[in-house]
Amino acid sequence: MDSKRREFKRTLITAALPYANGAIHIGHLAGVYIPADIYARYLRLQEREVLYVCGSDEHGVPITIKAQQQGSTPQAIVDQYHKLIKESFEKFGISFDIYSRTTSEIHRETASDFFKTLYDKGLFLERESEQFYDPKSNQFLADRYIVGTCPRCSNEEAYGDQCESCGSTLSPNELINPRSALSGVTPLLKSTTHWYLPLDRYEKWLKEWILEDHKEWKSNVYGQCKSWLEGGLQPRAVSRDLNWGVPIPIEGAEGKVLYVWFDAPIGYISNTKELLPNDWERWWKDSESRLIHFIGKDNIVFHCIVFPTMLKAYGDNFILPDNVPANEFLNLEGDKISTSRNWAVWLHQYLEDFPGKEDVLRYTLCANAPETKDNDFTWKDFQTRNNSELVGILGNFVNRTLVLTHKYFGGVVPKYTLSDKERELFAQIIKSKEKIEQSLEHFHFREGLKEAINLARLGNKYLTDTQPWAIYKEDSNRVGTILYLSLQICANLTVALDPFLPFTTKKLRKILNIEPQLWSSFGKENLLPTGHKLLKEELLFEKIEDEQIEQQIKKLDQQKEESLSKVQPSIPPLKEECSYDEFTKLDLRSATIIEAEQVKGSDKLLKLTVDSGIDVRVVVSGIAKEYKPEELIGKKVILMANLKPRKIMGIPSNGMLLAATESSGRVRLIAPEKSVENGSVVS
RNA sequence: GGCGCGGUAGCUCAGAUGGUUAGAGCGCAUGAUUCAUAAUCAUGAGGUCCCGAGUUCAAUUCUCGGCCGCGCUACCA
Repeated sequence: MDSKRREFKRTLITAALPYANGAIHIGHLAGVYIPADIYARYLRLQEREVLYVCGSDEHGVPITIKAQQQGSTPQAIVDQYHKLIKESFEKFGISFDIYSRTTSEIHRETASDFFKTLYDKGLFLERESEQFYDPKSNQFLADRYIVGTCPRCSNEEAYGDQCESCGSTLSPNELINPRSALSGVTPLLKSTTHWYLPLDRYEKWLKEWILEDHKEWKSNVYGQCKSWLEGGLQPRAVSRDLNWGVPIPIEGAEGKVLYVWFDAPIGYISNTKELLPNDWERWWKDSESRLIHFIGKDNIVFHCIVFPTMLKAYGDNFILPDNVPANEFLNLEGDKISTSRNWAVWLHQYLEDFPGKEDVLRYTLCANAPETKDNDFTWKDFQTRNNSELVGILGNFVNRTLVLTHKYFGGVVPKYTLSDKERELFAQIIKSKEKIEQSLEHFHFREGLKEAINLARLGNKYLTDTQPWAIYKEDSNRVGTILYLSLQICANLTVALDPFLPFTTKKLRKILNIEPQLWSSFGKENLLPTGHKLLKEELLFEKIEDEQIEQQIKKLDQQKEESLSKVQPSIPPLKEECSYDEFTKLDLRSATIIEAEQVKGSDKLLKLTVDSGIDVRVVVSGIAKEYKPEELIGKKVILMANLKPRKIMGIPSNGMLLAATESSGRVRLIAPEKSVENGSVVS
């Protein structure tokens, strides 16, 4: 693999574009931005040509919804979050070469050109479909913009894609009494034209490119791609009816914009372009450039299948990703990180709560990064890693070396004579360097960090073994050698840790009074020559006390409670008044279930045969999670008998069983209190 | 339901193209030490490598089936 890697002259690193409707939390950092940053810093130290590109993803429906909810505009929302995200990344030392945004003019041009080129090549499919349209505000409605009554739990505020009350995934045409979230009027079905990227036509090529040529990709990434490719790809719409985004650049496409999944990855290109207007093509179109996408596991399909297909379709020598080291997810205190439940540690808040401790979080998140499986972040672990590893191992080693040097040699690097023990130690430093390189080249960042910290462990052991404080009176020359060597370890640490803990290495370099070193200096015996003057020692890290940790945990609980109390009113409000005549339209009958079986290929559906007194009929009901088929047989229920029949999963369903749904989504069938004969009218 | 990834010491995680005693850090116990932010160093205890079957001289590792966690995806009057 190394021989392959040497063919590349430069590396273009991208980190997933954060969506500009929220802040950055520790899950984003551990999964994407920290690993990518370590990689970028490492390559720069090696003087390899590298670019680290990112920016805010600012289009799409959720942003327009957020704007509407807050009585604001999409532009104001993205301006606000772009600023917040960009600033917190900067303060945290994420070393992007550029952090731009998809609302930039250059992005609009680039994305527009991308669409136009594929369009002119005749690569898109054009399809017409029926979608909800708001006649009053004159626009098509995204699923999220349609509100109505949830068919499952009767929540009147369910969205067209999901009911937040019972959690069901919906499609807009399932909603009872759909209405436009914009104007409140009932939307009409109207036909509209969209363009589709025919992924299916690229299937054969993708299979070869990924399944044959990229067997070295991480197992989670490779497996996910394989799953998609073997399941068969479908054409995917690249346009949407929306007024926020990059307009479709052809005639007759007014009111249509690029679908955000098509738009966003082009941001990698346009941001490179913005940074290097005359030179960007070298990074994207030269076979000697290497493209690496850092993402989370939810993004695998877009970066491994969809975006590469776009690049391939565009042609013009665009390179494809050489690797996509996707990480798994980070949990927080045993629970999934969730923006809507506000269960998260937000970067901008951390920076306020722990000033000067950027590296403590960088360290903890890297040491516990979800590289192979979901991991858990706990504040207790954060405290322990800080106190026992950063303070106890690393900070302490540097401190004891400096204190001793000041005590015995006035803060000047002493003379030395190397014995076998010291030579052995240097050999170990070289070995450690090689291990770190191996780890980082293969995206094993936690292993690399551990190896770097092991250098400090090595130093601590050396000091304890040789005990300079005990032998100074008898043999000050020997003590000089010991401290010379310990100081060289400190200096080597400034290089080894530089990709991981940039704030700390800067501070350490200041104390050691040296300039930043390149990776090639790592392993040298004389980074600090005899006679070099050191500054006074200064603690690299301080202990984190229990109170601070308790405070953070308390803060989390408060956040959670606050967001819960906002969601609380899940008892659906009273519906509008209904006349007796309207009610009597419903033909409700008592009935008995005589047969029940699970619908094949469905989790939630039961196929029930009921005796309604009038006839025996089949009803499909979404209660399989609550009831087992055998316990239902013989049960008395209430049937809505004159409901228009409908096919569900291919099975005709004639009517509906009445059931009550709790706010948790739990369903209970309604039954007569005492046995009644089938067919009795319910009113 | 389909597909994918994972399930290894009290905790957080490495690892093994199948082969003597399965690893690290933290935590715990014992000892050494005092230069250092009561930090450090050494030693030790602690494991049916999720469960079951199969292949094999040999399985924690391979195959199949199951259970659990997570993700993608379908359906859900």
